[in-house]
Amino acid sequence: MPSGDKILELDGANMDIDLTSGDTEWEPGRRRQTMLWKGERLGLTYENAGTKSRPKVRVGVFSGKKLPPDFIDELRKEIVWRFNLDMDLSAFYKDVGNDPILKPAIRRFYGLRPMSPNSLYEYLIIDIVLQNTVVRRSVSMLQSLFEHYGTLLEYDNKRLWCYWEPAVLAEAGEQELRDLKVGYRAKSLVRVSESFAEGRINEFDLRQKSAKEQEEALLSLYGIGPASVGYIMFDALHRFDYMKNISPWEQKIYTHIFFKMDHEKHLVPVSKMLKRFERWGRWKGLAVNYAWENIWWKRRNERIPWLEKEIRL
DNA sequence: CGGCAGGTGCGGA
DNA sequence: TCCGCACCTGCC
Repeated sequence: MPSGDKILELDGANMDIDLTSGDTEWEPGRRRQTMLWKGERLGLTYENAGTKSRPKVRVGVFSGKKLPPDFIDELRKEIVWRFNLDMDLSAFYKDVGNDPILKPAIRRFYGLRPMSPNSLYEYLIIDIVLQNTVVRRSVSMLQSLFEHYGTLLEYDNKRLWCYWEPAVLAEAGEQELRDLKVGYRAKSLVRVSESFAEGRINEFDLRQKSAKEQEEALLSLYGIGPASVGYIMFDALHRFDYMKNISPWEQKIYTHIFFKMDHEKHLVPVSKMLKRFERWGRWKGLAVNYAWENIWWKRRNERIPWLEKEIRL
């Protein structure tokens, strides 16, 4: 099938921060991704099995044991949620699709939707290792956690790590984690894991709550602040109108993308940015995301000097 | 070597 | 509410 006919590239991770670590691997037309679901460690493969007009994803499930039909059915529903496959983007395209900034991005990323292949707990772990460091070290920290607490699965001729249950990190304790060079993040990792292990936060309950309640619950977790909440609200809870925090490095990039200015000459204030984004109303988070992905995609083919300076790997 | 990084909690104004 | 500051570690 010609690649131009695909609606889903299935390259999962964002173009910018690719925290590709032990649990997933991509090759053209095929993504492998492990999943810890209802206590089972699964090896999944995702393949494009449709067309632009009739999109379809085929998922292969590898497991050490025979899985009953109702397990598979629940798994299917979970995958549909995580990848946000039921989302209807037509209203978004109709409402803001003629915006000159968004038009080329929508053409390029037609069908793209906020999603996360991970559970909420796993996403929080990723957020914590991303904090206040460079991507290289985040990857190294996550890899180290996999090697000490994860399970190595072999399926489909590959070996990939699978996440651990929250209780495992909760019981590991702060010092043991510090020894893995995660630094002061050890405390956050333990405390967030405890919150899940003790049932004080539950992903499935949280999905049913209002955006405000979700935000409060997430912020109450130790080590989770406005930046992490922003990513989770968007990717994991599919609140694509949530847009509160703009970090300094995002502010620099937005200054170029949305205001066509050099941030070194004039850094546009966050308040002004938020006001500008209001033009996209309930679509603002999604609109910003499309433009964001677009600039990273462009970087693959052409040099963007102002952007290069902002990248730390 | 010091400085600093795709943040956050904390204490004090 | 809004600041300034400390914080593991590793790389520049």
